[in-house]
Amino acid sequence: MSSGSLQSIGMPEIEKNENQNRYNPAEIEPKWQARWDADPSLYAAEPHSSGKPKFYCLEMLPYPSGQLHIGHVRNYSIGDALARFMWMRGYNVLHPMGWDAFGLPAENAALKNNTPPREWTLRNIEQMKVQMRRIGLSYDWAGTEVTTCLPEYYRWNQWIFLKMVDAGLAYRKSSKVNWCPKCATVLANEQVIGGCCWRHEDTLVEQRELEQWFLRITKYADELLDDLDKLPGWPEKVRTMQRNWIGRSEGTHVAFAVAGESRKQETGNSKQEEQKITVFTTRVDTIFGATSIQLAPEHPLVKEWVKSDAELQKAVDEMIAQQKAARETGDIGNIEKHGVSTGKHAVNPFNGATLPIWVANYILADYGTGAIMSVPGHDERDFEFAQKYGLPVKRVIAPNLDTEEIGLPYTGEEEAVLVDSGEWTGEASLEAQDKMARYAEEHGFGEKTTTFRLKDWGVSRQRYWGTPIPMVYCLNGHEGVKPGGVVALPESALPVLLPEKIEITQEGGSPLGKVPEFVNTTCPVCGGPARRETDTMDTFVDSSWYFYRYTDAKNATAPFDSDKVNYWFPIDQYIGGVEHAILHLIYSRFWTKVMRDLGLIKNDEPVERLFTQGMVIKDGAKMSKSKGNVVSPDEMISRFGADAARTYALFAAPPDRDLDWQEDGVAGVSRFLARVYRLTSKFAPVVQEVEQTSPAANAVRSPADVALLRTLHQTIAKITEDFSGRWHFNTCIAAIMILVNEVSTAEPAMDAGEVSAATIAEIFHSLVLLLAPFAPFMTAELWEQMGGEGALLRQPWPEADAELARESEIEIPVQINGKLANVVKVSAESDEEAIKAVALADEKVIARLVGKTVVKIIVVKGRMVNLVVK
RNA sequence: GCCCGGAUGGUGAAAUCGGCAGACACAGCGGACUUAAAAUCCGCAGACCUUAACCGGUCGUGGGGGUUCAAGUCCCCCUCCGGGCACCA
Repeated sequence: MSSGSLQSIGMPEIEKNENQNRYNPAEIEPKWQARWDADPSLYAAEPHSSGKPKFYCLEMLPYPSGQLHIGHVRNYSIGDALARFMWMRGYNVLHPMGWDAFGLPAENAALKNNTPPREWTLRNIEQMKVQMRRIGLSYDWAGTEVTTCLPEYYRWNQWIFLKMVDAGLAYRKSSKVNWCPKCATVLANEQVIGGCCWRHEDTLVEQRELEQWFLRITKYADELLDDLDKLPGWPEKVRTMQRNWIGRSEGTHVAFAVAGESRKQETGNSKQEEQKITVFTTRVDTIFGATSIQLAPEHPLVKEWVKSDAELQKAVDEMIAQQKAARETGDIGNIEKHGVSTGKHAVNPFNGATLPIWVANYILADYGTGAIMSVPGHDERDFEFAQKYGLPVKRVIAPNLDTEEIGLPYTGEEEAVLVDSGEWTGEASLEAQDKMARYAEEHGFGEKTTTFRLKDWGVSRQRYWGTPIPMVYCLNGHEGVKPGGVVALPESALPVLLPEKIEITQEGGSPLGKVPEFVNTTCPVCGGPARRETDTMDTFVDSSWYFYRYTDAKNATAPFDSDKVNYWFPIDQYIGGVEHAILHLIYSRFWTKVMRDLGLIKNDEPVERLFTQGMVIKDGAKMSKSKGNVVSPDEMISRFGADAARTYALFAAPPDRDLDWQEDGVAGVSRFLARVYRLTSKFAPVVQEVEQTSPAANAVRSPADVALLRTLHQTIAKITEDFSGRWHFNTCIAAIMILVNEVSTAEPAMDAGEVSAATIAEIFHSLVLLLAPFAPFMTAELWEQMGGEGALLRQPWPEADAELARESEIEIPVQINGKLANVVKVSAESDEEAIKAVALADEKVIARLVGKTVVKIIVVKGRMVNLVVK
């Protein structure tokens, strides 16, 4: 019995404490929530001069729908656990939160309830903030909160937009754009998912020709692609999706002259010029195999030719109509290839061959040049088309020169050579691509080129509830600006405020256009009458840089202070759903590069490490109102407490996997927390006593002490390691459960004084700290009960003592021919010989070896023994 | 069609480096406590065979093959489920 036993420090106190041991989250949680709310410095980041290493922990900001979703609870529980852990590890942590507060739902709500969008949104924010506080999330509200629909924020959208206009990165053009009839606005390409609106998964997007503002994201296409290699902390999946989205394709432009056609240049120059069709190909090495030219139905030349060819006009119109129909039934891409001959011909500049020109429905107008050379021998699609229309199929590539026959189409290129290709015959395919492109360049009919799938980002939205675009149209015009021409507002005119009084209707056209006080203004250059731009910005603009604003949320004279951004960036850990892999996450990367080139920041990339958590599902299906399987966080909290809901969200599955929400599971976690609470609360006076008297450190430890401390330190080591890499919080919590089960089993021994007070104190002290990132309310309460001072997240994280964690004796499985024969106990230090000896001396093993010959013995130190016998 | 995940007890899952498959929970079953129930505590629990019971045995990580003393883990082929892209020249 060691000197610091329970008796010696007073059992009566423990008895007295029993009635406090019942876990009651409904009492504890509001108590601590109120205390935390009263202390804005609790979660505040420290100044850069603190000397601590920084850690920027960020979760994706929510849209303020008014209701926190269980998926948010999961997302924020992950980030919160990490932030708290990092605080306890001594980091200066920035853990901000804000609101992605512009967007259509506010307008819809306005229509439905006759509530102004601003009022509706701000009320929702208050509601959700209450919910977030109830969950105990450690956000620095006072220091960081950003609400994107307030002019204090969106004026900087306008400010950056003006800088982009100056830099030629924002421009206005007329083009075909995606139109969602439900949103009654244009969408960017990234916001069209499978032909439907990202917000309305069952609403097909239409094509409309409109004049819109675009951001020149394509200028950064190469960098956005190449820098993906510099993001090892991002999931491979997200990087792959971005790579595919950017879709860089190296190829060649080749100009084919249209045979027998010539026209006068529109400039009035009398010089005759041939009509040309420029095609884009990645396989210029196959050009001797081209047997036709295929144009998209929307190709400019087709538009010209149909004017004098009624039959062609009809065929092309049908084609366009059919494409539209196919898009609407969702099987664009599967429609049968068909085409129509234009009756015209083009000349292959490499060999002078005359090729018929067709219009085909499988040629996309907005990719490449909208025209291709058709090589049926070496392209699946061209082959299919040629078969249907009896166009010749020519073989110009083969695995080697001697190949007699080869199935066509043959699309290999890495180990292929050219045949029947004039002077290039015999060249390796890849080399020929290079040489032939150079040949085309030298002879002025082609060039190497790179095509991207990525298109410029259309940011105009024909909606009210968004950032006004800070541009006007000067009605009379002035020097350098035509009447109605566009003029950028000066910085001093910012912010362009959204008018508050507005009638929202569902009719077409931008709602702002119906507010004369907003629309009518004066030209900042000539002072004449002007109209304001009435479209607003895509809400993805807001979320493209909000995390920079967090570092300096109240700055009234600049979007942020560059020093602050340079200190905090890049974001050390960003956590959110994978659904933003190519929306928010690509726009954010683009915005970062723009701001860097504007000299506002220094970093090339916003996010060092990205984590995409899995979905929360219920009964095997994604939660949705229509399925009636939606779990309400409020209900969970009122039934089990926030600590149980949070801990369950992390316990039920590793965070990257989908999580099946089971209420019985939450109840189970709640029981576990109650057990922890009862035990810890009961022994809290012991902890307090020990920590006040600080007894001799080198007290003698009983076997019970040693066993408990061993488990404790193994648990500390496991959790500490998991937090820094794997993030399998489910096994962390399981490890704490194992510890608690063992402590619980030892309770009679602790009561009987067989465990030293010092050990009891260490165990419960550490247990509370280990659980603090997961269950902040309960651990705060217990910390107080054991006389702890200050916030738990300012306490140092427990250190694992390898010496205490070490097992003295380990169990080694002994296999015979790979099958388990018995388990033997050996000292942890035993070498291979010693383990072998113990294994061979084991009775069960001996019994099984009767009549057999041991041919080989494999011993893996500390792990197992395998006897190979005959 | 292409690219990425995934498939382990009744359920969620664990096994981090090729070394005891199923940790930790949930649900279930049995018991203690209780007048009773709830709560709590203790115990059982992959399937099958054998046995009165113990003991013992066989099979087992979606399916089939392979490498290895040893495979949930590595290699090849296939099935199913989820996600992304999809006529991108």
